[in-house]
Amino acid sequence: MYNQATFVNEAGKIVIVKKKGKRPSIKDIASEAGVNISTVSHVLNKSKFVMDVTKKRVLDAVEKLGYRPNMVARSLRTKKSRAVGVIVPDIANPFFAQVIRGMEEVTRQRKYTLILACSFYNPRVERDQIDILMDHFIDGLIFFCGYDSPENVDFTQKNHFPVVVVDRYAENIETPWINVDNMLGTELAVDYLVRRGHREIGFVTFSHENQTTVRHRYEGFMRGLANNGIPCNPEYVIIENSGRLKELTESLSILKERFSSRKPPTAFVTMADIFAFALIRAFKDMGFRLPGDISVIGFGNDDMCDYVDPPLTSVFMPTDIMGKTAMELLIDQIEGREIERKQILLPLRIVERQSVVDRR
Amino acid sequence: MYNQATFVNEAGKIVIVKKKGKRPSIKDIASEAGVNISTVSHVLNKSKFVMDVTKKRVLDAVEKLGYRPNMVARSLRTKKSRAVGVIVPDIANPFFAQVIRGMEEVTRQRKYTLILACSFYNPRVERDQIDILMDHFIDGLIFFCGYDSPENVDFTQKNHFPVVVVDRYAENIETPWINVDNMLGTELAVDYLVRRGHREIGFVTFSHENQTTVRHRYEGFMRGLANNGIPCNPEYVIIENSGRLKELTESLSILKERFSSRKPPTAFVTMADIFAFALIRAFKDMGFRLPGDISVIGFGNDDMCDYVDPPLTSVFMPTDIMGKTAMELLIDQIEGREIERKQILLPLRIVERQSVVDRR
DNA sequence: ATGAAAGCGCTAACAC
DNA sequence: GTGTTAGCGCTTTCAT
Repeated sequence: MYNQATFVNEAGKIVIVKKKGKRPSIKDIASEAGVNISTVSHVLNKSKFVMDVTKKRVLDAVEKLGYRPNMVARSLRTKKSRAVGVIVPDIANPFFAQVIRGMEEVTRQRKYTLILACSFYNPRVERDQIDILMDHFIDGLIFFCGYDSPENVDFTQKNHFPVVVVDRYAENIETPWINVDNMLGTELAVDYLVRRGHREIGFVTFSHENQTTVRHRYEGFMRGLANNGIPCNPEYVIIENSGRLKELTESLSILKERFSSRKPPTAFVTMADIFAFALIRAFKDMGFRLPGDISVIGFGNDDMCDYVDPPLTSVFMPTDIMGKTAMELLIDQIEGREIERKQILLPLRIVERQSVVDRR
Repeated sequence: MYNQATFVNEAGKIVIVKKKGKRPSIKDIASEAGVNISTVSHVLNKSKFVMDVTKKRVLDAVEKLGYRPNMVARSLRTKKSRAVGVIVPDIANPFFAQVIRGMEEVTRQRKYTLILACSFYNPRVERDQIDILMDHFIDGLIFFCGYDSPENVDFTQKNHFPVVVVDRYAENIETPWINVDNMLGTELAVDYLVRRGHREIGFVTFSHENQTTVRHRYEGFMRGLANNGIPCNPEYVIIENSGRLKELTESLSILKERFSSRKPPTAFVTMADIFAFALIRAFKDMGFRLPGDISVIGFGNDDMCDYVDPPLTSVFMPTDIMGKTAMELLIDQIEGREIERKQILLPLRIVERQSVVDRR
């Protein structure tokens, strides 16, 4: 621990105050202020009425010694830590990172601490990380689920431990979750393409065996086709098996192989923007012209959509709202506040750029 | 806290063991095993020799009750938490996110917990976040510095508190840091362009008043020019003032304004890939053809380099190594291991794609 | 080789 | 309105 206190004074400058050899404890404040430690505690926690004069003496001592309550001791006593855990499959995935930024903002505002853990898309690792987080007395937990693994969510839920699930629908109706309407997203995308005259529509996606998000986007695509009376041509569906974003060698080669001789559809929907980026690259390499020959619509509305060629029309995901709302939901639960809606499905909308043109 | 223990049994299945109403403590283990709590402690920490039979009894009890030591109580006693803090300006910046992924991997391997805090590019916020982290008894701290703020680094350092600085050179020679050789990066880029016949070379960057990284890349650019006997043309230097990645409206408009009538240089170096992406967009909008009319070289080797048009030649940054090494360095310090090198400057290299062509 | 007990810094129930 | 004190779960010194 650090054995000094720091302040930012009125001039905005950081002042370091060396005090004895150690960080001051509640005892030091008590003797400095000439009161009992319980009085100090009550002043700090506003847990009992304390006379103004006494209160001032305590507060002055706090400032003088640069006292900050020891959260570890407090946690041990109260079984609360003002820390929340967030488990995410991969922090380097920009989608996750953006949602986490939203969360971080809320934890800061509400004076909590965010403990991050990565599952690396592995339920066993996730399990271990939960235990480690629990060891630190986190007050609540947010799951991002890269795959279906209800056990890990359920076990915490069953104990009335505050949990919020993000980016996946929890089957347990009691578990609060927040998600975007993935099915709607791809459905809208298909509708959009159909309105532009397209009827031969392809889809590029991950293998969706155990990822709810992927599966829903696939189902939305199929529903979009059905809504518009278009049969699905399996040759137009490209499935990448790697399961990891940005390892797209497979879909690139499948695309090139399949459509080097065969005629491609006039438009594609993709599971994620990155697939659309890769698709654009692949078809350009094959000598197609985009968007003239082939229209594409992405999913995620990544910042890069503006910078690829053609600029990518994409389904916008409100990552910031997702993160903030998830964290508010969690902290409200922790603090025992009434929550109006526990399951939140955020709507999606299409951001138009230039990658889709009317079918000629 | 959760009032049950969980295991993953030999079949890989998760088993939930309900135990009384609460998480078992060391006392429960002691009475279950018929020994004293101190013996349990010694078995768990290997802090004293304990007879094999006794040890087995303890370990059996631990498994039976699903005991996990309470890290909070342990922290209170030992002043160690096996938790490390990481402060980063913005988690949604892919560079930071990638480095953090490397760190996370090491914390997991070495059984530490990573507590994340964002400074949102604000030294005051950073200061607050440090205090919050310290309140939780973190054993060490990693700073990513989005700006120059030596006070915050120094105050921890002066207390012999384990610190590692990433992405910035600490002026204090005692502070361990790890960074890429930013100056070398832009220098290499200029050399590369010169070798391809270019002598009119532009630079797109952030304002670099108080960001070491930005400044170094700028200096590297200038040095590259000087090395090759090329005078710097200030009209070829574009400075974005926003200070935030991905808010590039300013540089886009400056570029368009400045080179709509005036002849642009034949090649550009950029401070970050995103500037190169924006630059490509801007010049294409103006009717230039790339890379024919203008060559560009980026910095960062973002995944997107493959998907823009032309694919972007860029300076590769070893983010993974950076993160892992930083965390190893920190934990080695925490655990009092001998560290051979405390200041590490990682070399950089250029990844060639198609955005640079020989000057015609 | 194992047990007993103090104490880390704090909160909260109870005493005055 | 303020003080006294037990105890959260653990490590560690000192006894035995």
